[in-house]
Amino acid sequence: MISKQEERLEKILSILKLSNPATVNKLAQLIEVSHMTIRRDIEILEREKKVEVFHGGIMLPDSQRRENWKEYTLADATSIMCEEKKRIGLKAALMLKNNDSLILDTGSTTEYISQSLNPEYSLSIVCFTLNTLIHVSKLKKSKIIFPGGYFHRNTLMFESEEGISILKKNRAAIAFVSASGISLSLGVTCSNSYERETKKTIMGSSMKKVLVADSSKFDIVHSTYFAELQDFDTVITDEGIPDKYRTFCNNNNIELLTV
Amino acid sequence: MISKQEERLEKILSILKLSNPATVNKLAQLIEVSHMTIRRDIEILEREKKVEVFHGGIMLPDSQRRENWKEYTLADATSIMCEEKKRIGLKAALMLKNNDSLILDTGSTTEYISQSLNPEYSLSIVCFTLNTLIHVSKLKKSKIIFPGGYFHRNTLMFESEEGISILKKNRAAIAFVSASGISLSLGVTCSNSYERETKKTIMGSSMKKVLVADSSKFDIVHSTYFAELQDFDTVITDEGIPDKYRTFCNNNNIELLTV
DNA sequence: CCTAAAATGTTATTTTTTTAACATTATTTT
DNA sequence: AAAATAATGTTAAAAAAATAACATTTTAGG
Repeated sequence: MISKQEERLEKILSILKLSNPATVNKLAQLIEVSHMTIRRDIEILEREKKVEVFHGGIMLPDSQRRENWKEYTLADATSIMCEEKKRIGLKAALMLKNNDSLILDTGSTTEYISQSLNPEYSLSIVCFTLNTLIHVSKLKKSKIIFPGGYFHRNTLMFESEEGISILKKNRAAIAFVSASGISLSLGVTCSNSYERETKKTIMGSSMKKVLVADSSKFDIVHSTYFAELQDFDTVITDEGIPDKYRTFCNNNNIELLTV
Repeated sequence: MISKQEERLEKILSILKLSNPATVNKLAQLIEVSHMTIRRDIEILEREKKVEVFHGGIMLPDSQRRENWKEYTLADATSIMCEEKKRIGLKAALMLKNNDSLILDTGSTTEYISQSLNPEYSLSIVCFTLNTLIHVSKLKKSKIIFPGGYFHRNTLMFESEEGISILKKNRAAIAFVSASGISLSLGVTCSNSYERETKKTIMGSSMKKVLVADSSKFDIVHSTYFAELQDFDTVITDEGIPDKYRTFCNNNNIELLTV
């Protein structure tokens, strides 16, 4: 059971998030209670350090107010293999030429690709995660296709049956596919089962299939299998991969690019 | 040569950076001039949009603190009817209670709704524009459904056949619908034909249909017709609407909320 | 259903801020 | 240096907000 007062306190905070600071009278009008009620509510919020009060109004303290850009990105400068991922992303982006069509998979490496795309090109881009969308949406000359669906907060990915059928309708010259595990014997894997269908679909919709993964993913197996290594035409990774993968790529006609 | 006034303006800004907001009297004391001098300085800073003034003090505007999220937003503090839209958005958000399901249409007004949603609530949110997605994706307790498709840069909207069928599968308690024109004789209209199908669908998928539009949209007609005014249960707008719409809402049992 | 307590609203008073008009002090121009 | 102008200060009145005291409504418990 949530009291009316608690409800008001929430409302006050959400109003403040939108327009900070706010006057007592404005709050009273919006919430449709008397200014005294607001004042008494504010007293509580002030004691809890949720707001700061001054003559003329109240506001959120600095700590509550910061916009958090990090919320929709996986590519964190402090994350592991960050420099390698950046280089891989750039190498991938440089494979493209004007008027190319591409599909971007999930993950932080593909986010670096999306950051490195040439804004002067007219690309046709299919992606389905928020972190890549943020970047590609700024490419004014490119066409964006985003098969939507249900949001998965851990990967920032959207996925649905209908999204899959949009993917099936849109072919691309290149698909950049990520993986969280790569093994010669157990194939290419990812962590979330909901990714499987999407990954298989984009591999079926694209001419050239490029695996982008830093060397920490090699000799690792995760739960969800979605492809064999030889299903890819190209692998972009960093110098740190075991030699057997170099040999394997050579023998299987897979282009191996290390950056 | 730097004038005394310019020096004070700098001082005011640097004081604000340290403690935001500040009262006029505090500034006057610190800078050791009369409160009138500070007031006149503030007038200049306000015209230059360097500070925001309110009864009781001044503060740095949000724009000075917020990161570069402007690229994927339609809600611009300098846009027309901005204050009205904010109030409308807030009023709309306050209609919701915990565990509600809602659909957010395109536009800047709905963006203000998305900004005002209570992060403590577990909502089920359907939206299809990037500007609203940016905000709702931060609501950790809410479920997000984003029917994707082809990106329309002018409205930041995604739209496709498959998106429509996701919309049809997802019902909501409330749909917040925007419009660019509202007329008694010619109905409710929007500017882009690709919006029509989506708007009609969300109106068909929701129990309560709420039209959100500031008063500048009334007595205006745009190219694409998608509903009659009486198709809505509630209209949220500002005080500036013509009286005939008040009468019409009264006679047709439409709840009219002016903020 | 009634009563006591709590919550909210109303009103008048006090305090603070804002505004405006004019006085004073600085600065520039001639 | 005097006059003109601009900048700043002073003061009083107006407006807005805060406070306090009390009235009313709502809620919880018996």
